[in-house]
Amino acid sequence: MRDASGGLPRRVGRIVEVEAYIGIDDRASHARFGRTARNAPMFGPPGHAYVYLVYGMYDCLNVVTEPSGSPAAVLIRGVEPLEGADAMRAARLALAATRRRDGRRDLAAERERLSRTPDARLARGPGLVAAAFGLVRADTGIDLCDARSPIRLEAAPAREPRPPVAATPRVGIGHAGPPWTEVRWRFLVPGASAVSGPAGRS
DNA sequence: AGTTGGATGGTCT
DNA sequence: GACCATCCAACTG
Repeated sequence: MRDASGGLPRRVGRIVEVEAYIGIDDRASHARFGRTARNAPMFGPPGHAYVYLVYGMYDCLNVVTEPSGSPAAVLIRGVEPLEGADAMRAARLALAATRRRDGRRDLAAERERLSRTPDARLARGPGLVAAAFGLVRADTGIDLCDARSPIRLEAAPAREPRPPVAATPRVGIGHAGPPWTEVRWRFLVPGASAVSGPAGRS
């Protein structure tokens, strides 16, 4: 994943954790209610961004994955920074600045905390992925496969060996009930430092 | 290392 | 009016 915001430095990261949400029958998916104003992008063309707000606080980035009419998306849950870690810190700080409601939040303290946050934790977890790359709901619709887009997906360098991938149940969807809570549609690179969850569980 | 609770607002019944 | 595809601080062991 790579951004191309006019001002350097660019931000580049390696996706190490994702979750799949497929079809109208998937009771964990936003598409479970059929097509609505919010989830309409999931019914759109593949390769585009679907960014939504969870828990009133955090935006999350999805990549639409199936042809138009067939709702599916992959949630990006963990990204290992390769370039521009400081730009990611800056993006997270900027977001915190927009959020301080009544000055309770001390921005200097947040800046200090971010400076002590290791690179590998800057985009660990879906809310942090969007924050680190400065993505918000308004970015929904961006073509992530177009090289001219401000943020895009790239294939890993051909020279790199393909890492092992583990499959586990998805996170935070207890409400969906079986079999959706059991199906192993969370995919991660075991041992990668930007995998989310307690102790980066696999 | 694991658990708990608060922040916060859009979406859907 | 309930329910979240979350994160973090502040605990406990």
